[in-house]
Amino acid sequence: MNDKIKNMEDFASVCGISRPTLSKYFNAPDSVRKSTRFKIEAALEKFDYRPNIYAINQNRRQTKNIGLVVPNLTDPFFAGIARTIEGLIIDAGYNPLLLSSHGGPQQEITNLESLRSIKPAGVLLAPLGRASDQRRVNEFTREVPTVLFDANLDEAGEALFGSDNNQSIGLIVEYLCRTGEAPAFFEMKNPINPNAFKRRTAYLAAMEKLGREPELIQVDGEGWNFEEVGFLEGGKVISDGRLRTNTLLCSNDRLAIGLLSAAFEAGLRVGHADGCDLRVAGHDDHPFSRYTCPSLTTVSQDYAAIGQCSVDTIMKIIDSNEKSPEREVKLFEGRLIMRGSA
Amino acid sequence: MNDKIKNMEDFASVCGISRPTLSKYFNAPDSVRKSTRFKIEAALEKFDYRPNIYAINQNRRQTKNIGLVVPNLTDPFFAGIARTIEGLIIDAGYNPLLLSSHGGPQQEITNLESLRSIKPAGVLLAPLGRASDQRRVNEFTREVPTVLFDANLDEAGEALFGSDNNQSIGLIVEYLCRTGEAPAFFEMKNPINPNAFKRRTAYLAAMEKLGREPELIQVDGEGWNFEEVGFLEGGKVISDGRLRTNTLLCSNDRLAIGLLSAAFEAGLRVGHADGCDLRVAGHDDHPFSRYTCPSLTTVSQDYAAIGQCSVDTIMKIIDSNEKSPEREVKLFEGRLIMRGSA
DNA sequence: TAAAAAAGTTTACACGCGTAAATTAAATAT
DNA sequence: ATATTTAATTTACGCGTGTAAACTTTTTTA
Repeated sequence: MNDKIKNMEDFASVCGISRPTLSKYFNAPDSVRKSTRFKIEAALEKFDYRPNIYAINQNRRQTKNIGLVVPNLTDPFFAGIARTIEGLIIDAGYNPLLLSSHGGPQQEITNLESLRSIKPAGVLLAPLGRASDQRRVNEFTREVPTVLFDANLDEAGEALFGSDNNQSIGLIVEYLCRTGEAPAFFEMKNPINPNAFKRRTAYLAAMEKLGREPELIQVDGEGWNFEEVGFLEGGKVISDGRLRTNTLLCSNDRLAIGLLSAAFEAGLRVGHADGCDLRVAGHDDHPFSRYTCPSLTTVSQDYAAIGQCSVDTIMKIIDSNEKSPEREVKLFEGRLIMRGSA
Repeated sequence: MNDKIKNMEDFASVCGISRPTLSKYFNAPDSVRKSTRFKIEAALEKFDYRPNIYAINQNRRQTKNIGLVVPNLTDPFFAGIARTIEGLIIDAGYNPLLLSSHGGPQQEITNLESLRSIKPAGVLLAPLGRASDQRRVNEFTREVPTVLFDANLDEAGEALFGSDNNQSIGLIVEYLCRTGEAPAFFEMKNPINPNAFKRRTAYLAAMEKLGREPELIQVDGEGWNFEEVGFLEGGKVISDGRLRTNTLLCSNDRLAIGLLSAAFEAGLRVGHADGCDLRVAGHDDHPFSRYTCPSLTTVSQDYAAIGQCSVDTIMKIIDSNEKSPEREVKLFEGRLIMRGSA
């Protein structure tokens, strides 16, 4: 009991079991007879042996690793969905490897490259979208089974699960029009985040459908500091007095959070109550949008379903060991979250 | 050129170089003659060979992996510091593996266990603190070179780098006392987050030093939903009228964010300007605290320094290949961030 | 209880690399 | 040009596992 157990060979002998059987046990504990399983598990209590993961992965046809790449982990929205998916991957008996692209296409490629050397069984990728290095991402998805989620990338990956921006933006535009003035759409001129263009288009379509005149307010600003952009540029929009409506729909909640802050500093009263100067709505149901002042009316994405579908699909692909004949695309509906701001 | 390159042997032959030399190159490109390096790099352009990471790690005495464990990635504060440290680890030529404990001690142990099978050269751990399974964390740090950051754990790890809560809380207490009424301390009765107790103690000490009567407002609430606790319980505190002062110092910014939201809904004017009903301050300089209404006065932690020190130290330990004789503890000073709320 | 099926054992090879020692070739210094 | 240093090659072994085939033992079924 004193002598160190260095490998499966050693451990096999203290178990009184052969090494190949032990190997079977570690790959599927139920594939060995109950009596031998007990012997092994008893020995595991006494000795702290654990199989060398590098030796395992060198010899397996497939690793049990699944890559999980999100555009930006410092955005609580993505941190939340990443956590959800991590759990689902673990439940499926796989090992999630979480990587953040930090908002940059270069980092996104770096992440995929480093995943490649880990030889993952599959990858779940929430791409940067428009900012992505499309060619190289495509190249990757051709070699490694990949499911996209959150944002699309033309023809990349085996499947895509995301939100139906047409539906969700349509929903909130309809709500805003029904309960007050028609909204202008507040966004960045050159947005870097995924789905931004889809939402713009969805807004235009929704307004047209309702017979309202659309108004795009496209502000300057770079990168992922959405709150800052919302604050600075939103402040300008407010003080310029160039607003033709009292209702603003922001392309995402983080812009709205900044905008609310600017409105507050300008002394504007935001909300749908009598005597308010401005209505502001967002999109995503960001974790903090409940606690803005006033609380933010928004649309929540069904990312429980998005995550579940993504994991189920990558598992199916891994198990069947073949690329699916056609690329599945499924967009989930958003839910209107009515709060104080609009 | 058509035949697949399966291993270093194959690649060596297309390079016109021996395998051991190639191995040397991959471990240190500058350790081979320039002329051969060019030959290798030319071949790398033509063929897409990359060394098998599992075979490498099986044979190296040490991997190039460094574990990075934070208490909760969905908290943007930790997401930010994690990102910073990730970058430093990469700069040092190592491979960061980011894991989140999701606020739970069980997950923290799971993370350490799964790191152990990856045989990391070192680990940077921001422990849950009071909630941690101290015994098992200690056990881990005895076997794997570990540096703690952000929060302490008795005698665990080779070093600790964090914030000097005494200094930072002292700073803001002094500021609040100097510019208005003395603050009460708003916190959770049974806080789960690291450093909470230290801050409570620091508040009491600071008040005593200034000859003021301390007042602890300890509210109910579980888990990491600090905004919710701040909102619900802060709302009660406000409506109960049991406040003896108009100034509240929150144990962290996320509580303050919830509290500000509650104050807003209660119609209270928060800030230091004339005619305000309440002053609210926080701690951490949370990424969103700039955009609260009003913007939040707080204390920022020097986590650039904390991260740099942590990485430098783990590198030193790894290079010297020996545990340091004594446990280094270094606490960095916070900086007062004066904004609108107090 | 005998036959059939299932599980375990033995043996052997493969995986793709690190690494050490002895030898040879190339670059640099004298 | 020779001596010296430096770099590359050859050879050989080891790492800790997966896995296949042939064989033996145990369990289950008839």
